[in-house]
Amino acid sequence: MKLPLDFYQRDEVCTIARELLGKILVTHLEEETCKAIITETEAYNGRTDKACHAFGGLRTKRTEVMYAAGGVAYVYLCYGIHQLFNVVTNKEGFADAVLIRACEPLEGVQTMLRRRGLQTMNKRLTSGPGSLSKAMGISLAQNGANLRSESTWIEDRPSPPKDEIVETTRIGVDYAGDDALLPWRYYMKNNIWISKN
DNA sequence: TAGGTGATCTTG
DNA sequence: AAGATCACCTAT
Repeated sequence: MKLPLDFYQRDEVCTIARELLGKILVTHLEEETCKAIITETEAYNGRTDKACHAFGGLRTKRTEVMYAAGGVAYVYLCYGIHQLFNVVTNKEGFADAVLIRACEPLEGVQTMLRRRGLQTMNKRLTSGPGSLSKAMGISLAQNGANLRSESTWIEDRPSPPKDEIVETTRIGVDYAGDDALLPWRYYMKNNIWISKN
Protein backbone atom coordinates (compact mmCIF):
# COMPACT_ATOMS: atom_id res chain seq x y z
CA MET A 1 0.00 0.00 0.00
CA LYS A 2 1.23 3.49 -0.84
CA LEU A 3 1.70 5.61 2.25
CA PRO A 4 -1.40 7.79 2.63
CA LEU A 5 -1.26 11.57 2.62
CA ASP A 6 -2.02 11.76 6.32
CA PHE A 7 1.22 9.94 7.04
CA TYR A 8 3.12 12.83 5.45
CA GLN A 9 0.94 15.68 6.65
CA ARG A 10 1.55 15.30 10.37
CA ASP A 11 3.29 18.02 12.34
CA GLU A 12 6.11 15.80 13.64
CA VAL A 13 8.92 15.70 11.13
CA CYS A 14 11.24 13.75 13.46
CA THR A 15 8.62 11.07 14.02
CA ILE A 16 8.05 10.82 10.29
CA ALA A 17 11.80 10.56 9.65
CA ARG A 18 12.02 7.68 12.14
CA GLU A 19 8.96 5.95 10.76
CA LEU A 20 10.23 6.14 7.19
CA LEU A 21 12.95 3.67 8.11
CA GLY A 22 12.05 0.20 6.87
CA LYS A 23 9.58 1.48 4.30
CA ILE A 24 10.10 0.85 0.61
CA LEU A 25 10.96 3.56 -1.87
CA VAL A 26 9.69 2.67 -5.33
CA THR A 27 10.49 4.45 -8.57
CA HIS A 28 9.08 3.67 -11.98
CA LEU A 29 11.15 5.95 -14.17
CA GLU A 30 12.65 5.47 -17.64
CA GLU A 31 10.56 2.29 -18.01
CA GLU A 32 12.39 0.66 -15.12
CA THR A 33 11.10 -0.30 -11.69
CA CYS A 34 13.42 -0.01 -8.69
CA LYS A 35 12.65 -0.76 -5.06
CA ALA A 36 14.76 -0.19 -1.98
CA ILE A 37 14.32 -0.24 1.80
CA ILE A 38 14.90 3.15 3.39
CA THR A 39 17.72 2.74 5.92
CA GLU A 40 18.80 6.28 6.79
CA THR A 41 16.97 9.63 7.07
CA GLU A 42 17.37 13.14 8.45
CA ALA A 43 14.66 15.56 9.63
CA TYR A 44 14.60 19.28 8.77
CA ASN A 45 12.19 21.73 10.37
CA GLY A 46 11.50 24.96 8.49
CA ARG A 47 10.46 27.04 11.49
CA THR A 48 13.03 26.27 14.15
CA ASP A 49 16.01 24.65 12.48
CA LYS A 50 18.90 26.68 11.11
CA ALA A 51 20.03 23.71 9.02
CA CYS A 52 16.81 23.78 6.99
CA HIS A 53 16.87 25.59 3.65
CA ALA A 54 13.56 27.22 4.61
CA PHE A 55 14.68 28.31 8.08
CA GLY A 56 12.76 31.23 9.48
CA GLY A 57 10.16 31.12 6.74
CA LEU A 58 12.65 31.76 3.94
CA ARG A 59 10.75 31.52 0.66
CA THR A 60 12.70 31.38 -2.56
CA LYS A 61 12.24 29.65 -5.86
CA ARG A 62 14.21 26.70 -4.52
CA THR A 63 12.45 26.36 -1.15
CA GLU A 64 8.95 27.01 -2.43
CA VAL A 65 8.11 23.33 -2.85
CA MET A 66 8.84 22.70 0.84
CA TYR A 67 5.80 24.82 1.66
CA ALA A 68 3.47 22.52 -0.24
CA ALA A 69 1.29 20.08 1.69
CA GLY A 70 3.20 16.95 2.71
CA GLY A 71 3.49 14.08 0.27
CA VAL A 72 5.57 15.58 -2.54
CA ALA A 73 9.28 15.40 -3.38
CA TYR A 74 11.82 18.16 -2.81
CA VAL A 75 14.86 17.52 -5.01
CA TYR A 76 17.73 19.98 -5.22
CA LEU A 77 21.24 20.14 -6.58
CA CYS A 78 24.08 19.99 -4.07
CA TYR A 79 27.72 20.87 -4.82
CA GLY A 80 26.82 21.24 -8.47
CA ILE A 81 26.71 17.47 -8.91
CA HIS A 82 24.39 15.64 -6.56
CA GLN A 83 20.62 15.59 -6.66
CA LEU A 84 19.29 15.09 -3.15
CA PHE A 85 15.87 13.57 -2.57
CA ASN A 86 13.68 14.80 0.28
CA VAL A 87 10.12 14.02 1.30
CA VAL A 88 8.07 17.14 2.08
CA THR A 89 5.99 16.81 5.26
CA ASN A 90 3.46 18.74 7.37
CA LYS A 91 0.54 20.89 6.23
CA GLU A 92 0.63 23.45 3.46
CA GLY A 93 2.63 26.48 4.60
CA PHE A 94 4.88 24.48 6.97
CA ALA A 95 8.23 23.84 5.31
CA ASP A 96 9.40 20.55 6.85
CA ALA A 97 11.18 17.77 4.99
CA VAL A 98 12.96 14.47 5.47
CA LEU A 99 16.18 13.84 3.55
CA ILE A 100 16.51 10.22 2.43
CA ARG A 101 20.21 9.44 2.87
CA ALA A 102 20.56 5.72 2.20
CA CYS A 103 18.65 2.62 1.21
CA GLU A 104 19.05 -1.12 0.64
CA PRO A 105 18.33 -2.33 -2.91
CA LEU A 106 15.52 -4.86 -3.30
CA GLU A 107 14.60 -4.85 -6.96
CA GLY A 108 16.01 -3.39 -10.17
CA VAL A 109 19.64 -3.83 -9.13
CA GLN A 110 20.83 -4.14 -12.74
CA THR A 111 19.23 -0.80 -13.54
CA MET A 112 20.80 0.80 -10.47
CA LEU A 113 24.24 -0.54 -11.39
CA ARG A 114 23.91 0.82 -14.89
CA ARG A 115 22.79 4.24 -13.71
CA ARG A 116 25.71 4.39 -11.27
CA GLY A 117 28.26 3.04 -13.72
CA LEU A 118 29.25 0.23 -11.34
CA GLN A 119 30.01 -3.39 -12.15
CA THR A 120 29.22 -5.09 -8.86
CA MET A 121 26.83 -4.51 -6.03
CA ASN A 122 28.31 -3.10 -2.83
CA LYS A 123 27.16 -0.60 -0.26
CA ARG A 124 28.32 2.31 -2.36
CA LEU A 125 25.49 1.63 -4.78
CA THR A 126 22.81 3.36 -2.68
CA SER A 127 24.47 4.58 0.55
CA GLY A 128 24.62 8.37 0.57
CA PRO A 129 21.94 10.78 -0.66
CA GLY A 130 23.54 11.58 -4.01
CA SER A 131 24.23 7.93 -4.80
CA LEU A 132 20.75 6.81 -3.86
CA SER A 133 19.06 9.36 -6.10
CA LYS A 134 21.25 8.44 -9.02
CA ALA A 135 20.64 4.71 -8.57
CA MET A 136 16.88 5.16 -8.26
CA GLY A 137 16.71 7.54 -11.25
CA ILE A 138 15.57 10.49 -9.16
CA SER A 139 16.61 13.86 -10.55
CA LEU A 140 15.57 17.50 -10.47
CA ALA A 141 12.76 16.51 -12.82
CA GLN A 142 11.07 14.94 -9.79
CA ASN A 143 11.08 18.16 -7.78
CA GLY A 144 7.48 18.69 -6.66
CA ALA A 145 6.40 15.24 -7.81
CA ASN A 146 3.47 13.73 -5.97
CA LEU A 147 4.54 10.73 -3.88
CA ARG A 148 1.34 8.90 -4.68
CA SER A 149 1.92 9.05 -8.42
CA GLU A 150 2.72 6.12 -10.70
CA SER A 151 6.37 7.12 -11.01
CA THR A 152 7.51 7.60 -7.42
CA TRP A 153 6.04 6.48 -4.11
CA ILE A 154 6.74 4.87 -0.74
CA GLU A 155 5.20 1.55 0.26
CA ASP A 156 4.05 1.15 3.82
CA ARG A 157 5.96 -1.34 5.98
CA PRO A 158 6.37 -1.63 9.74
CA SER A 159 9.05 0.65 11.18
CA PRO A 160 11.84 -0.96 13.19
CA PRO A 161 11.43 -0.93 16.99
CA LYS A 162 13.06 1.97 18.77
CA ASP A 163 16.00 -0.09 20.02
CA GLU A 164 16.97 -0.91 16.45
CA ILE A 165 17.22 2.73 15.43
CA VAL A 166 20.32 4.86 15.99
CA GLU A 167 19.66 8.57 16.59
CA THR A 168 22.56 10.90 16.01
CA THR A 169 23.60 14.26 14.60
CA ARG A 170 23.07 15.18 10.98
CA ILE A 171 25.81 15.18 8.38
CA GLY A 172 27.28 18.32 6.86
CA VAL A 173 25.30 20.94 8.77
CA ASP A 174 28.09 22.56 10.80
CA TYR A 175 27.02 25.96 9.52
CA ALA A 176 23.81 25.64 11.59
CA GLY A 177 25.43 26.47 14.93
CA ASP A 178 23.59 24.88 17.88
CA ASP A 179 21.17 23.14 15.59
CA ALA A 180 24.01 21.07 14.18
CA LEU A 181 23.90 19.22 17.50
CA LEU A 182 20.28 18.10 17.20
CA PRO A 183 19.98 14.27 17.03
CA TRP A 184 17.79 14.34 13.95
CA ARG A 185 19.59 11.71 11.89
CA TYR A 186 18.17 8.21 12.08
CA TYR A 187 19.47 4.94 10.75
CA MET A 188 18.88 1.24 11.15
CA LYS A 189 21.26 -0.38 13.59
CA ASN A 190 23.35 -3.25 12.17
CA ASN A 191 22.45 -2.40 8.60
CA ILE A 192 25.39 -2.05 6.24
CA TRP A 193 23.50 0.28 3.88
CA ILE A 194 24.38 3.46 5.77
CA SER A 195 26.23 6.48 4.39
CA LYS A 196 28.57 6.78 7.36
CA ASN A 197 28.77 5.49 10.95
C1' DT B 1 42.24 14.59 2.10
C1' DA B 2 41.41 17.46 -1.81
C1' DG B 3 39.14 18.75 -5.80
C1' DG B 4 35.16 18.85 -8.99
C1' DT B 5 30.87 21.28 -10.14
C1' DG B 6 26.93 24.70 -10.81
C1' DA B 7 22.53 26.56 -8.86
C1' DT B 8 21.30 29.51 -5.30
C1' DC B 9 21.46 33.30 -2.37
C1' DT B 10 23.51 37.49 -0.54
C1' DT B 11 26.04 41.51 -0.92
C1' DG B 12 27.43 45.59 -2.91
C1' DA C 1 26.88 41.42 -11.26
C1' DA C 2 29.94 38.79 -8.61
C1' DG C 3 31.47 35.78 -5.13
C1' DA C 4 30.74 32.66 -1.30
C1' DT C 5 28.46 28.79 -0.03
C1' DC C 6 26.73 24.18 -0.18
C1' DA C 7 22.10 18.42 3.60
C1' DC C 8 28.39 15.03 -1.48
C1' DC C 9 31.32 11.57 -3.92
C1' DT C 10 35.39 9.72 -5.74
C1' DA C 11 40.08 8.85 -6.18
C1' DT C 12 44.69 9.36 -4.61
